Amino acid sequence: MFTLSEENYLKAIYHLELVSDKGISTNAIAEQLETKASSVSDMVKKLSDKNVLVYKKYKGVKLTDLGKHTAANIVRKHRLWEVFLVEKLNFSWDEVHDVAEQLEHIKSPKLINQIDALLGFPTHDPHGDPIPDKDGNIKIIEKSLLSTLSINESGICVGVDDSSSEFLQFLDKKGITLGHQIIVLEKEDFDNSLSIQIGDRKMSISNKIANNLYIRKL
Amino acid sequence: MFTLSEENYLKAIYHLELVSDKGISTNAIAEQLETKASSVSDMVKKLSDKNVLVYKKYKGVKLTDLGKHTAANIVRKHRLWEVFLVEKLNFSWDEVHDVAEQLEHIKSPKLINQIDALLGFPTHDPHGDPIPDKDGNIKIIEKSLLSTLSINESGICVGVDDSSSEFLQFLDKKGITLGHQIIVLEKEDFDNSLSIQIGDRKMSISNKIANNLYIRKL
DNA sequence: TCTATTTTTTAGACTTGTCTAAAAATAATT
DNA sequence: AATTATTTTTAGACAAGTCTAAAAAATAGA
Repeated sequence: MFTLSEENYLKAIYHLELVSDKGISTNAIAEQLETKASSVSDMVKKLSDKNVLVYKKYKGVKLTDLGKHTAANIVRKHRLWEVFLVEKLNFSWDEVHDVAEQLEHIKSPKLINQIDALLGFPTHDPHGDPIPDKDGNIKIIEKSLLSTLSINESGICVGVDDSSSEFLQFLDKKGITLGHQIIVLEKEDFDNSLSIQIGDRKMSISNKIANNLYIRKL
Repeated sequence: MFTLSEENYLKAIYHLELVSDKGISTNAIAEQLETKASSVSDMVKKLSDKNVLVYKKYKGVKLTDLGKHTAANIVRKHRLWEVFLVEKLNFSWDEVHDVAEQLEHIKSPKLINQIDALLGFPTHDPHGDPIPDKDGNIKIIEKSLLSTLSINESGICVGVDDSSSEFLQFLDKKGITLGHQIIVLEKEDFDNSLSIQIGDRKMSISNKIANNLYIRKL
């Protein structure tokens, strides 16, 4: 069994490995967890003793299969709880993260399996992120940042990169929702802003927004 | 805000105050929490500093209004989660305690209010214990131990004293469920066992059982 | 290659919550 | 009332997790 702190380290390293594939550095972990490198050094030794990661001094860490499995399970719980909060308890997608951050540490296999069933075995959370299955596997769908589409290309809005409440609330205000189709009408060289059509509405969005919206191309 | 440990102390003291009404002794708290009196002494000082209880050395403790309110809120969360687990996730009443023990510490007023609404604002948990309202008030219903009923008295089964899974599973096996009407047919002087009628079934139950079942007399 | 910079680790300290053992206060008994 | 027994508190220690400051290793630059 793992402590709350250990679980948070595992989750952080898991997320870092999804992007970087080589050994995860002490500093990277410290930054992710908003803690100090010295604390990371200490914790990484403990986790190594528990066989969830391999640690060689000055060489960064790598999760073992056990570590990946454990971390994926925490992520699974986090995302299932997010779906639950939105679908069953009328939370909006910008309110769920902090609560899910607490709920993901609840230890009860039956609980999470029943939540999963109650929700009809969802595959993605409210932000479009995939939910690992019981074995820790995730189905990766091919997605591109909206900013990478060319003129006249279109796709379905499937996720966000930044899931801060500010950004999510901004999308709500603009009426941009996961599942909507988006067509790129024009790209402005000057500031890299885009003209897009979403449903029957046309609007202009900044490059910053386009860099944080994931699209599945059609 | 309170730590997990502080919340557990508050809950324990709250429960003890419901039975004893005078200052709660260090030893009583230690026993309730399965810890040592010295640990209780330490913690009680911290809680006193946080104004949730009044502590005078060697004189035991008493919750302040803030303390009662805080504790009642934890109990409220515990019991609402129990109802949720039974009503929405097909847990049986002997499985809910340990999970609720974790869930009660989740900090999100919106979460618990939505759970409350989803459940239709229940007033009692699956074991018949009352759920405190948002202000910490509980509606006490008049209940008696089955063992105190006389022959030919009857009542509705409304709660259990011992809510260990062994006892609850025993009741399941016997088909004794909250809400059922029970009539006392006979009392055996020899071993204090009872003959009862529950629905159209007659059965004999031991004194130990009768001492753990609460009845609202009719 | 040799210094300078950055990264990582170690050493020592602090907090929270716990424990054991001993001291102090209270309660019980003769 | 004096002594014994019990309860409670204090003192000191320990583990987990964190921090700062200093040392060691790795990396980068000249």
